[in-house]
Amino acid sequence: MTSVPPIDKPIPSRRESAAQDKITRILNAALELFAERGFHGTAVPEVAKRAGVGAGTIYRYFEHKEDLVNAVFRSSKSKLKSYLLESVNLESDIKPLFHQFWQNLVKFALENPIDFRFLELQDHIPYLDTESKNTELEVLAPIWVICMRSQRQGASDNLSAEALMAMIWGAFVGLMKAHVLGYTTVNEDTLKKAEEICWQMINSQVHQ
Amino acid sequence: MTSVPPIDKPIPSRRESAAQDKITRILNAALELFAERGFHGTAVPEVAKRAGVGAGTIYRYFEHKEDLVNAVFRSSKSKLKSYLLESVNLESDIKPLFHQFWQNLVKFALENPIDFRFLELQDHIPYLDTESKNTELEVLAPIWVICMRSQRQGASDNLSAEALMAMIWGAFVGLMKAHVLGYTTVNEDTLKKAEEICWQMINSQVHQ
DNA sequence: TGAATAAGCATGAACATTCATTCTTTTAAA
DNA sequence: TTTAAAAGAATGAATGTTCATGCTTATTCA
Repeated sequence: MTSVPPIDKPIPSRRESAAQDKITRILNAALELFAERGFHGTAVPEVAKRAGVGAGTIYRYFEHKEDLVNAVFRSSKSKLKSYLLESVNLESDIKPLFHQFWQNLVKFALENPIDFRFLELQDHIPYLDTESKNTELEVLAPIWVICMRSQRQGASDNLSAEALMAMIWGAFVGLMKAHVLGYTTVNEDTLKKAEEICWQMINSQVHQ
Repeated sequence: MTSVPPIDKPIPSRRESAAQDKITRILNAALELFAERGFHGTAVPEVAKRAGVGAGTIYRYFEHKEDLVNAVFRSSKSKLKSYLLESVNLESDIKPLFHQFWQNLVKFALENPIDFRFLELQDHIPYLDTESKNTELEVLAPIWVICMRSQRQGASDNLSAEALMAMIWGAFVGLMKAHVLGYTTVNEDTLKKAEEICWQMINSQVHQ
């Protein structure tokens, strides 16, 4: 009795899985260093060293340093996206929708602090390619929907949905940053109160 | 009738004022480039070129590139400090105190967008020296006092003053960032509504 | 007062180092 | 045995920093 070979899932050869492993290690090393020192502050051979590969190996998988940072960016961004879309039903009422969004965001930031820090780095923008930039909007869909609906429900002279969204996102980022810098300690309790405050920001638009 | 020569204010020689002018031009050029491309992304000869001086001239006034960025940092930070302390009386009630703080912050960000951007870039930067890092706290005194007092007036299980402060600061930064990136337009009206929202963040601590 | 000299500053080409990228050699899978 | 991948030394461009030179300002002295 012989097993049927799978059609669309060829067993990866030893070589292929080793290559996949190398790519993963390179991306992880690059993420750590870019998050810590920024793009220009990170040398490619350093990435290689931390990944445990030769410098030349990086160039087998990534054409330039910019390719590498874009790959890291897309990886982190899609990780964020999958967290933020988890268990989200855009048809729900905005209160539970916001609660779910907040939980997802907190989970992402706590489980992936390095990705979070990397994504919040300012000096990205110039070297990101079009594809990387385009992912921005999909990621924020849940919070955008929330702000949009809160704005429509309220008075006509409300703050724009985009501005409200930016403030909520900024407040969360500010909180995490303060935590990282040691200005305050962020624990479960802090995050619950912060959620309440951010929810009030949204809710104040509905009931002025 | 001869004018009395001032004692403690010697008239700067032509040389001295030329030197002062050069330092100013170097600091301005460095600020612009660092704000735009970050520390590692900026070449010293570029700074010299934009300042209209020779590359070597920079090294007459600043020992290293790191000295330069620290000087720029201190300059921007002290500018921010003077804005934030303007017309502030720490004994006032927190509502007018917050209003004054917000106005000062808005004024600074609008009149000095490049300084604002630069200061937000330099987050947890390994190349800032101790003196640069220490200025942080004095600058935030007004908003810290506000958050501290709102926290004391309210219930005992409030969000910490530091966390609240971080969220308000973050919300403002998020708003300005969204403006710069073109996600939304920030005008006088937006800022007024944003102020109201941030005030509610504080006020919610007092009246839960 | 004004020419002559000294002192110090600014310059930018040159130097040394760092770093992205290439390439030859070595290693290992097929 | 063939072929492809990995390694890391080599390469060349970029960049922080220095330094010999020319120039400007200040001072001296006729």
